[in-house]
Amino acid sequence: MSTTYNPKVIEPKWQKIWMDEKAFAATTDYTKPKYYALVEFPYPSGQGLHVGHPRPYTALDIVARKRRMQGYNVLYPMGWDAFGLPTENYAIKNKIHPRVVTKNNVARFKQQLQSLGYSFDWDREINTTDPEYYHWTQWIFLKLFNAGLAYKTEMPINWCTSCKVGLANEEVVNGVCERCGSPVVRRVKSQWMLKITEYADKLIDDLDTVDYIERVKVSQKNWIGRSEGAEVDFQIKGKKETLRIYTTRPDTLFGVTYMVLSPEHPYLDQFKDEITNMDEVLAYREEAAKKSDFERSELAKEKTGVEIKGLSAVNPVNGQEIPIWISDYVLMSYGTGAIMAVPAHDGRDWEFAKKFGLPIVEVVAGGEDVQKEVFEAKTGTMVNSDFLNGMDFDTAKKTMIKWLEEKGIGHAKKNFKLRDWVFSRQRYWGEPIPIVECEKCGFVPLSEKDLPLELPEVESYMPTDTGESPLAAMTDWVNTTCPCCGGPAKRETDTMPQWAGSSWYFLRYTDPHNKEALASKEALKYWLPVDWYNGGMEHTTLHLLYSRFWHKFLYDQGIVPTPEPYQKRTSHGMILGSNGEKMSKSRGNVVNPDDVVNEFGADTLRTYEMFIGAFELAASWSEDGVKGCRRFLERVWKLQDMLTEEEGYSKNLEVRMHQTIKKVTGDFETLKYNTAIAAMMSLINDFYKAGKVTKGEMKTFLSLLNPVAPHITEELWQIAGFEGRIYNTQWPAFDEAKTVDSTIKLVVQVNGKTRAVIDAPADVDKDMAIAMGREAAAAKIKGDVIKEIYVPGKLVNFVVK
RNA sequence: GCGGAUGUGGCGGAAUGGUAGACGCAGCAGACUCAAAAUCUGCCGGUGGCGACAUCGUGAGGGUUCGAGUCCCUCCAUCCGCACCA
Repeated sequence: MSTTYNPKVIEPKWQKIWMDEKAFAATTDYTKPKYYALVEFPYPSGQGLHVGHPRPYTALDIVARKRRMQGYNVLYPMGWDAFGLPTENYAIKNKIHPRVVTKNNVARFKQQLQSLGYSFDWDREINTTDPEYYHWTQWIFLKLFNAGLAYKTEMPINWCTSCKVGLANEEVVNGVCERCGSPVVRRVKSQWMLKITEYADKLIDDLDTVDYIERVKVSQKNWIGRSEGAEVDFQIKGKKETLRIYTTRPDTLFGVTYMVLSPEHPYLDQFKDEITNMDEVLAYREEAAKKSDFERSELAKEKTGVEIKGLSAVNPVNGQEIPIWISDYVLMSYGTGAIMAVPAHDGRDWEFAKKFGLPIVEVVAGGEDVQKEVFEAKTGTMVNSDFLNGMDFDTAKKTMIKWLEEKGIGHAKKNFKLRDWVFSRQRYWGEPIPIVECEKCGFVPLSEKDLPLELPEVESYMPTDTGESPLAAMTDWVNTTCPCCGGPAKRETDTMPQWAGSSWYFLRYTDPHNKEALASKEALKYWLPVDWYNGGMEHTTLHLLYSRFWHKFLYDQGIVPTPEPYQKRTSHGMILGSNGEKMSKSRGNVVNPDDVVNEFGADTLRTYEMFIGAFELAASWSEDGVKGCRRFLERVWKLQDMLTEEEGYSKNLEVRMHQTIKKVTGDFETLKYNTAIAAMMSLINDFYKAGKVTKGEMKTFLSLLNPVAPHITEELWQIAGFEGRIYNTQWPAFDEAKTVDSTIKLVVQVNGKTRAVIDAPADVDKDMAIAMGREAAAAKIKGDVIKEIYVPGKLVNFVVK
């Protein structure tokens, strides 16, 4: 009789054995086929691990373990994305150095992850706050700077009033700070910027070369927001200056009835002497300036604006004089800050024209009356448009662009919603930016040999209301000499944002202890690209986009061998509380993974999180569900009492065995962990019905389950006296021919309704099936059979009139 | 407004256009037990019928098909992004 299943004993036992045997170390034998599986490294927060973490980690642990059993050299690493605000805030509040806070949090996280039995290669653990690591973060920054992709500029930034720090656009959500929820205001500050816009085209186009789930591709494309149109110069009447606008609809130029400038457009000042209602215009501009961008769009249900009197424009296609307005529905930050308005074919222009009684001229036929309803579709035929008349959208657009280019008054132009990346943070706990400002030489990069530029010890990490980083108070550190001329210079006191360290961490894992380079050429060539990267949807337009950008830059610099970092990207759904709401302390629905491991064991937690539902969808926690998985593992445990001496599979279970291997093998690849586990539950029910399990069945079953529940399967493998360790046995093979039963269930339908299910030989032919079906459903076939449908091996359907 | 997703028993969820509800949870019954728990076995969408069975049933309404949860059209609801991007 078996002992009790006791995960508290067997789980630590096997974790220690794996560690001692270096079971999951990726080797440097670059002749073996490789597999690089990656999950997003966590931010080691003070709260410790959340039950959300194990979902993706277990999913790719399954893939990694399976790949090892299939003979691959697998890299499945883990590390810490440890710079960041919460640590700094905690340090300020409790007067503990952020380094110490980080060290403690990392220790806790690591212990928690290890208690879950992940097959991470801990020899390759990295930490973004380690100077040996950020040495190379800074090195990449220097490369970016030297390539002209990092620049400092005065610009209005999103300033979080509580964190006292500048935020990237991506970090502002609904006008408040993504992290703390405090209001975000505009502040003009000199900021380091990275020219991610330089890579906008490639970041979109190369999505076609990678295997990302569709919604990730779609959101990246939308975020980058490429649009293709034209810039057109409109003459200002009676002046030599022209007004440049951007439009995606140059085909509708004949329908322009007015122009609109953004309230911040420089022409307002430039032509202030000509504008006869300047008071009104300035008042409007002031009103607009008061609103934040957020309010401006939020409150913009009703269009507002003021006509600029004394100034007008000339439509280059027909010489018509048209009025110029200002309105805050035109943004200075996009295109040229000025638009041509075509109210007949643009919803916003239409609303504006209706409100202010401006003319609406139809130039694309195909809609309803444009005086009553806007027609925006890119279908229909051009009318009222001189040389464009009769053309469709595409032809008209091309023809017009060509015409504009020939006349020298316009040209094709692409625009993006994507903005450059604000790369400065006025904070202590981040990577120092390795730049000094010299009175004579301007911004001078440190030389590579002076890296890493270590974060100095400061007395206070308190951010300041002036917007200076706490580093600014460290005059000894700030005052330095210029690497270029040797004269007096000041160090940059802003630090990098949290996204810096995570933009390249997957490269470091390939060669984490290299002191000469961020990683060796050989390691990069062998391991890249990452074969499978799983992470949260919330990182789609932040981390994922940033890291693709850095990688593409490094590729152009000849540092990495692939144009894309990740071959495949998937995303997991959130784990919600048992009430279906997001877990949070205030809702009181938080589940601590440590408690689950304590009460049920790591294998149960792993199994449950994989069984909980479709991997990509959110799922609610259920204590009863956890118990069910524990019960399943108890049944697995007791298989040892049913084990016979027979090798191979029992005759009656042979097909089931092959079917299950096929199902599990396939489902582990397609994120369908829940159905894979269901198949294994079914199989174990069959063993119980049979009252026994053969050695062959046991070996296969344990091997299939091992990636999900590694401890119990390893223990049972040992108890059964099977050779070696299960982690390095071979993944079970199936024989396609043996996945098919010798008899089939033949469905007999009459008019599409199932009337009988009969056993038939698997190789039943059409005539035989029809004959059998007729007999089985004879009572239901009332009338003439006008048609017989036969689906081989599946069903017969009699169509009766 | 635009984009993406989701909608199936009491619950979580399964179903290459071919028996809807696999697997699990909860529930019910039986076995074991002095008893309970645990475990094992069986039942488990609604309605009607003792029953074989009949009939309805995958958010709503149409359509295609011998056959639709699945494909097409029109809606509705919920969730998540983006949001005056010209």
